[in-house]
Amino acid sequence: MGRGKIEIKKIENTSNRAVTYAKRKAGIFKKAKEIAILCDVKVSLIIVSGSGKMDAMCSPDNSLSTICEEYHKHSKEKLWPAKHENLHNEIEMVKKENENMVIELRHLNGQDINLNHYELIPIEEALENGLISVRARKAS
Amino acid sequence: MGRGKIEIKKIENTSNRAVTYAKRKAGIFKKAKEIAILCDVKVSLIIVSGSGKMDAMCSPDNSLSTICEEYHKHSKEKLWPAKHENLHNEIEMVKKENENMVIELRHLNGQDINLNHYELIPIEEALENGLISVRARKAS
DNA sequence: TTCGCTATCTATAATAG
DNA sequence: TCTATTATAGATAGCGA
Repeated sequence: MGRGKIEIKKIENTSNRAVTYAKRKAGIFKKAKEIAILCDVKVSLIIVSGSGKMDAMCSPDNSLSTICEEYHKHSKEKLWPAKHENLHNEIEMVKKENENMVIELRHLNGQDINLNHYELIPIEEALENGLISVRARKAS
Repeated sequence: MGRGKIEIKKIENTSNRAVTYAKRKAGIFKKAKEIAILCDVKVSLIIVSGSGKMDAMCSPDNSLSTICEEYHKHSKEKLWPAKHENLHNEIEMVKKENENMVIELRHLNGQDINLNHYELIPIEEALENGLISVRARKAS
């Protein structure tokens, strides 16, 4: 559509590419709004340019969030696996630390029945040292 | 574009609406692919029809997930508030527990210099009790 | 619903300022 | 870089099968 037809491949000339981008972006956003209204459908459109600028739209009375939820209903692909994975991993790590400390505290309370004589020695020492420190501080 | 121009408002006739939807959907997906290639940009397009069917596309070498991540970099709106919120809350809770145990362990090691006399008493007792238990176990 | 057709409308490539 | 212009390519509304 224009003075000549163009091949669909990356426009190498930077300024031509920028001009075409501006025009086509306006065009596609217009189309997206039109189809949303004419056909009463939910539309989400996000474009991120090479320079990192983003434009997004979605159909009236919707949010991208809503539309992403719809996406999840229909697709196996999860939109945020990485993010969730990371959060899950973080939880696991902190829980692991937690567990270790629970065990240590139990030991210091003399609550673990499965320890043998040799395992009890460092615990006894820790308690003795702790007691010394605490008494020293109380006295000061 | 067509035998007559149409006003941009919902097409009430159901079959006309369906036909227009099919045509325009094809058109907009084509445009989306073209701009992605021509201008080397990331595009995500999701359309959910009234009857609940969904179509989605995104630019080559990208995933919707990637593009959603980009969206998050640029927008205040979170696309998946609930899920993330829950995970964050869980992390906070576990971290809080963690912190409490770290403090308790420090106290039992006599490491906290900001405690007063009265705060030290229960710690001393805990240590004494722990020591009694551990020694009892060692002896058994 | 889904083609095919085509007159028309729209988007836009090329260009100039 | 934007903006405006315009000739053309492309999209599509209305119809018919």
